[in-house]
Amino acid sequence: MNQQSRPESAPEIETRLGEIGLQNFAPYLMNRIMGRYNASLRAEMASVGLSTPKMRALAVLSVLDGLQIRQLAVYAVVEQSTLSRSLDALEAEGLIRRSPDPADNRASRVHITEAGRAAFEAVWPTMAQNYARMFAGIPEAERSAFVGTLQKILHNIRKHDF
Amino acid sequence: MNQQSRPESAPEIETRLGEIGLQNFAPYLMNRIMGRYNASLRAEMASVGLSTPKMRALAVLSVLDGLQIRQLAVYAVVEQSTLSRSLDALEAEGLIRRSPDPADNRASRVHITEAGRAAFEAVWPTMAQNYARMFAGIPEAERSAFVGTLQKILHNIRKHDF
DNA sequence: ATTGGATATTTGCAAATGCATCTAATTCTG
DNA sequence: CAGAATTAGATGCATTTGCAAATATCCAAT
Repeated sequence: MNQQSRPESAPEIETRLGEIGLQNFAPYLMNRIMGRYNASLRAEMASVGLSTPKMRALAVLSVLDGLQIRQLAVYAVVEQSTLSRSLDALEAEGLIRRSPDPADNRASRVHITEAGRAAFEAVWPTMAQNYARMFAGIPEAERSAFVGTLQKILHNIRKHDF
Repeated sequence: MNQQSRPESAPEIETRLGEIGLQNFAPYLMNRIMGRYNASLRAEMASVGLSTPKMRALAVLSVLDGLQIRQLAVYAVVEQSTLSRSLDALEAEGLIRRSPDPADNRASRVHITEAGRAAFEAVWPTMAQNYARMFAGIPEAERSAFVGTLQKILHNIRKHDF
């Protein structure tokens, strides 16, 4: 009846990873999934000369044009110094353009060019296909519940308010 | 009444990323979340001398001991060549041990040592804390539904049957 | 207006990464 | 059972990465 075997005084339960199990540990599953998804995309994008950071930058810019670099780094999930170099490459290829921020001389705004938009549209079907494969056989209601939870989680852990 | 503006013949709808919206695109949200989660963990683990690959290897081994390296690479979501070098480091630090696979002379089995187990247990609270923060305010039913969907997704896209 | 601390971006550099390759061992096939 | 094809793991090497520092600008408080 008593629990003499637990000499702890802290109120919260100190669960071990082994008790949860890898297959039930959400961060683990998400790393597995995104590891595969990103590796797959990277291999497919490499033939078009797009690295992961370059592809992510284009993807975000195709939706949100004119961001500052530091904002783009957050949205695209790329280290700022890495992004800076990726933007150099994208600019040299004519896929993006940096323009001075009219309100802040330290900053630049990043714009996607027509060529950049075309480049992203050329690779988008591959992304869409990978996406479709992820959710194959998962009903719409479950998908949207899933996305809803993801949004809550992002809200819980994000540092920036976007 | 007619749709003269769409000259397509393919049956499937070619949805654009902009139409879905970044905030509703599950792979994007997962990358954002895991980007933050991993960056946060990496910073916290660096002080103990653990890189992401080393930490992941220990985490998996704490649950599944005696794996082959190539299996561990899949479970830990680390490139095999990267893992090979991480195991060198972990072995030099006495946290893991490689032993010959009795059934296959090409392969090794990787075992976590007592010191390795202790090292992982020392960092686990930090991981658990990050995990708790992710799911703060999300009810248990929603959590388990979420994990259920993750398992389906992993099943859809994994290459190996584990 | 001037000074001191924050912020945006770039860049130097050492370390980490991943691809391709190599060796050794295993399995398959005729 | 020989030889070909595959697999496990390690390693060479060029590239990429991320941290830290540098530069330039902005903002707040005196």
